[in-house]
Amino acid sequence: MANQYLPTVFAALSDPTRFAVVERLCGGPASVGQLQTPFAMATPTFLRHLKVLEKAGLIETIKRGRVRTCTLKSETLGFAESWISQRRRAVEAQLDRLQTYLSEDT
Amino acid sequence: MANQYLPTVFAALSDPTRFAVVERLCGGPASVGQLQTPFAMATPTFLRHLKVLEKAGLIETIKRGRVRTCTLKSETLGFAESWISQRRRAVEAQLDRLQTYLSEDT
DNA sequence: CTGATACTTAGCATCATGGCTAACCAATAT
DNA sequence: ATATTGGTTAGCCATGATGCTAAGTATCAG
Repeated sequence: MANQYLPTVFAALSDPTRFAVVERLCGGPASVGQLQTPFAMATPTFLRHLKVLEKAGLIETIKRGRVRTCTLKSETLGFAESWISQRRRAVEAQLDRLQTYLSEDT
Repeated sequence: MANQYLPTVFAALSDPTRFAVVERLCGGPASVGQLQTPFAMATPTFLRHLKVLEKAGLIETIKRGRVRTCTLKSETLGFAESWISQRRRAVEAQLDRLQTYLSEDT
């Protein structure tokens, strides 16, 4: 899983509908139909959103009978999380160094 | 800073150019020109990327003389980080409960 | 076997995004 | 005073994302 891949993950999270789906799936797996109900949106449109999430590796789906069930993948979330975390800490370390420098010859 | 706001942040990070700019700014502030050099891209185009990052709250810019300097905002990174972190932990807790349940009557 | 349910595929309209050039303004450097 | 540098604004074009409808497939219920 290279960093090259992360913009795709962020792109998947950049749409309000998909964002909401991710939040919903934190509570546990759900079928396409269950996920769709809150949204005033045609099914094919909604399904494409799910495919975007799947391609980004944020969800996994399995079809049993005629029902497709979706699950969040915590590894991908973890990957994004640690990238952001590292950058944030780098910036904060930067800031610390600056403050140290400024207070050096007070 | 509401959750409603996060898709905008993720959208800003979803473009490879902007993603790279963020990585670059972890090493410290830089001017528009300095940031641009690695990219084979017209200045106006590049500038629009910076504006997207700024609107998303990921960077701050100050113009002194004719040079505009850009800095990463760690608070925004932190906000995104903690959102992801919470979701990831929720999913993992879910998984744990499931495993506990499955092993209950072994 | 027939109808309903739960997706799925295909194809189209519209608008946002990301790229460009041309032309401009303001601050420096000569 | 003039030229150069660093950024900015305006406007155009191509592509891709998001929405739709219409029609199809596969399962499940009766």
